[in-house]
Amino acid sequence: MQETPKESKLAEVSPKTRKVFDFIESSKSPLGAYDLLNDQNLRAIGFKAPTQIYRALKQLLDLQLIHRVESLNAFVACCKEHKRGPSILAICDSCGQVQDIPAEDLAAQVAKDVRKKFPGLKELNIELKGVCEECTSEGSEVQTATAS
Amino acid sequence: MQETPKESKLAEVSPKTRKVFDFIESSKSPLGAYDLLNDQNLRAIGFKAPTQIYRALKQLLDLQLIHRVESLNAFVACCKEHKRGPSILAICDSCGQVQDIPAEDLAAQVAKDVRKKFPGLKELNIELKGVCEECTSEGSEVQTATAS
DNA sequence: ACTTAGATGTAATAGTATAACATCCATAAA
DNA sequence: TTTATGGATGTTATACTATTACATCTAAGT
Repeated sequence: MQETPKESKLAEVSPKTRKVFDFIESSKSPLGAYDLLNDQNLRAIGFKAPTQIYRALKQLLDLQLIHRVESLNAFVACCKEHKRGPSILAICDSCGQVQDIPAEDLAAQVAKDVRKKFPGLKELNIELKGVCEECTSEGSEVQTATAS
Repeated sequence: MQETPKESKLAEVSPKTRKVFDFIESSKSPLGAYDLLNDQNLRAIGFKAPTQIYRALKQLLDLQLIHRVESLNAFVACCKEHKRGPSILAICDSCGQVQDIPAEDLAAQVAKDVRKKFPGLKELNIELKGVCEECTSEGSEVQTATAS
């Protein structure tokens, strides 16, 4: 019987924080703090103010259970329970889903490329926008994208 | 006598938009919309509301004269007047300055890496955080970082 | 002159995030 | 047992970021 890293991390957090994670993990698309507070039923379980949501989000970020999608002001679950390290967030403009793609090799190359100009590298955030594989296939048959 | 790409682009914009660019370009650190509106003297030259700033910023983004730094909600000038293509924004946590590092090769590798899972790649945003070369050197002699 | 389109002006509001302080509760020291 | 301490949680207010909607102006074409 072995506990996954994810489960062991989640064991450390309060039930409410856990609930925030559950919502983020089960959502197909990234959720913003106010999505969680208002649209999901987090108010029903005792969250009354944004601060509380942000506190929970901070814990989850610190535990590396979620990523912040900077360009969307929203949050997604880390897809790979067992993986450490950097990843690419690929955001589909059509369906809104975000893929969390592991990117160890890439991160290594970035570090190498910028080593001279930026030796104290600590965090790496890579975000892509475009159309995912599924929407690309659909797009050849049916137009599904929202108007812009 | 040859006009730089930057100059030819700037020739297309209104004097106010030009002024916004000038402020961003001459700033050592990224500027937010409200920095421009309030702290700089853009109010003095006729900007009265955020909308106006955002309109100018949108033009400059469209012309690729500036980058938006997603993780800071702020804007920096594109450093290489003559370069197209993707770059890395390296943000120094110590001095706040941002380096705009060309990254053609890296972008190519990203595109390659995600091609299968994300064939419709359109935009690439790479942001780094850490400590720049200058602050790293200083740090070995004097502690300059702000408390965290 | 008329009209259209694009730029600019203005007010209001929506959306995102944090600061500051109060309260509760578990643990440990007295 | 009482008291103190620290950490988590609750609550209010506010700061910061961005957009919507609509008004006005101006230049170009008819």
